[in-house]
Amino acid sequence: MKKHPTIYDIAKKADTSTATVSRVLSNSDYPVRSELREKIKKVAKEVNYIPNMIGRQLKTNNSMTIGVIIPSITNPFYSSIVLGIEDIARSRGYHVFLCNSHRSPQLEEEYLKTLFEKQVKGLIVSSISPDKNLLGALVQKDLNIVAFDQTIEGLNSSQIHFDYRKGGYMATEYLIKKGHRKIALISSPLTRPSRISVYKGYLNALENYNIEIDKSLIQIASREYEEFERSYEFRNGIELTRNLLKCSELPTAVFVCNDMTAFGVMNELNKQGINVPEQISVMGFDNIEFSEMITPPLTTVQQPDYEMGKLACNLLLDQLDGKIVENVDIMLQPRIVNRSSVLDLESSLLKN
Amino acid sequence: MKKHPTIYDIAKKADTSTATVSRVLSNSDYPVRSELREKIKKVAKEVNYIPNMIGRQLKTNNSMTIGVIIPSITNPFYSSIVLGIEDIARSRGYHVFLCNSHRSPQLEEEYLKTLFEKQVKGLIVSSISPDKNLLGALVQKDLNIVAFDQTIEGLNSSQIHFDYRKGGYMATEYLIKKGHRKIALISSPLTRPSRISVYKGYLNALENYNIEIDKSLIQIASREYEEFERSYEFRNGIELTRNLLKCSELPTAVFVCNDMTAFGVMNELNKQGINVPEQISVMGFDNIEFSEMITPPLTTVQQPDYEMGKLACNLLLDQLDGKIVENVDIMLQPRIVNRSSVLDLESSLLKN
DNA sequence: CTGTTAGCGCTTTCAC
DNA sequence: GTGAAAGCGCTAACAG
Repeated sequence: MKKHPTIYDIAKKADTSTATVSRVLSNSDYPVRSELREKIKKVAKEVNYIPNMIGRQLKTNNSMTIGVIIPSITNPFYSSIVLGIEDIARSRGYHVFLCNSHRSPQLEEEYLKTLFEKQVKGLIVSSISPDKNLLGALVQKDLNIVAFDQTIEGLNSSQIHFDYRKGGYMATEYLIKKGHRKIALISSPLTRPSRISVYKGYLNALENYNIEIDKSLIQIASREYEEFERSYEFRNGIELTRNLLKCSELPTAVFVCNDMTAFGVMNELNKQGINVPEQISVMGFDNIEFSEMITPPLTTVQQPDYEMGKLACNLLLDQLDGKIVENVDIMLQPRIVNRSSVLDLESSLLKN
Repeated sequence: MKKHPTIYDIAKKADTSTATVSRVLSNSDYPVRSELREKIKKVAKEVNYIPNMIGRQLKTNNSMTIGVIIPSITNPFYSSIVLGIEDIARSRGYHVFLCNSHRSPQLEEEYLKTLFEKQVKGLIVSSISPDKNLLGALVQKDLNIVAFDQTIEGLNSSQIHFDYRKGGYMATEYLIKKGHRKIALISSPLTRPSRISVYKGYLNALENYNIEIDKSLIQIASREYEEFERSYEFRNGIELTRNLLKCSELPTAVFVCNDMTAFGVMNELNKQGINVPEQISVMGFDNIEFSEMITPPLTTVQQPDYEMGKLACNLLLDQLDGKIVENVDIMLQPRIVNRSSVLDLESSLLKN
């Protein structure tokens, strides 16, 4: 395994100094006689020179790499976000370290530490850790952070919020306007701000339209994710639907806290011979890519995942590049995606 | 923005040399008096020392990071693989650069170059580029490569193969054994070895069971992915199904080259009022996570994505760590996942 | 056991 | 315009 040529080798061959070689090969705008410039380029090509960025990095203290920490890339919501992040990073000359925390605070902490050791200057994080101390300490050091999904109060960082409450409200209101009054809620445990907000939105809408809240229609999972657990949400949807169907009075619609769980709901309804949307309507939340692929296509609330990733990354890199100095907080807005899993009770009554 | 403490600072404070500090802080097994060792550790903690891996890297020429190049993380098949890769990498002290090539040879090439510049010593690649020169050149240099999914003939690297032909054969045979004779094929264009193999498996099975090949039942997309295109496969499934249904004689079963496309097929069948599996059975390929979530759950051929990622990464790191010297080729085996999208014609005939 | 020292490959003063 | 030289933070001979 031969050593790779360095600027020193090139300097020797081109009869010049490493300084000059560096100047032309690193695209510096420093003046170099064009003749010499060409000669250096020629030699570099001849020896098949590939710059060693580690050298530059050590000198300039600028790694041109960022880190992304998410629960699991296997979740399509996060994979879209990561795609958005990576597309922007690449186009701006950065690389990204992908880190799956598996919802483990220990893993998250380990990543935080090792990424920092590797001189990552920026981080985009959906944090799961309840302990913000480490994150805070790193921010003090030299690290720019953009938080999304699970935003972090009191952290000195930019944040991309999503109006979960409004999303929950809009979804519920949508069902109400379609003539539904008995609207169930199926949700993952209320252990995170985002979920609590969606829940609040649901309650707010019911109140606002003077619909009495029926607790038997509210099914909230008691068991949280196990770390490393897969397809938890789908199974959650199945389980909670079973519970819901035990109620004496069935709802005409159910609002589900996310699309994956909604898949479980629809799956179980189907298994029990209940037609969606004819007998029970289903409303999702997230609008992951698969929502339009299932039967019937899922009516849901759009969370702009890919765009969110792009936004987060542009924000971070603007900070790293010094284009932005202050932190910014952005609140993204929900939007209803109208498909076929919700029945319009009003118009269907007219028909019958 | 204060400069971070270095081993030099620690050496000064602990009244010793950088060499000794390095020895204890980098967990070298070099003997250091335990008293001094403790003192150094204490000082390090006091000043909140975080090692700068770039320094180490430049010296040791070992970056402890690998690169992964895939078409798009948004495809659940790849996201499972990446999860497997990353889980292993982390557990063995490595980080991973995630690169989405969007099926663009230019992007792939750009990544190859920049990853190498960043001193990545290992790469796991699902290559799209028809030009293996660059990849080959890098292998000559100092780079270990593990190829999967799209394996690369004549490249000096380890490869993880999957027996696509056998998978195609097994799927078709499965349908035949369930009593199907008119078995359609819906496939993405035959522009890659993997797809051609699946196609061959289909043909082989039909031949083997003396079933005449009916060209009108074979629907192969003519249009290839556009770079950056999303949900191409789903739409492909819809389109090809429409074509298929124009045939005079309908098949009793259709074998689809991958699950995503199968979702499109089922979607369109449903739209046209054709029941799956009662009227037409559907057989997928890949077994992505969502296959079990749709209605009816998809019978399909399992490609062990997550395990494949783990395997690929362990292989690569074994090479990097010098545990393996020669290249290895591994052939993974398909397995049928029995769910509900295929009708057993034999037993259903008995019933009627 | 411990410290001195020479770099790893690169950029960047500073002097010419 | 160009080059000599220092040094980014770390490790690893080597000498003691």
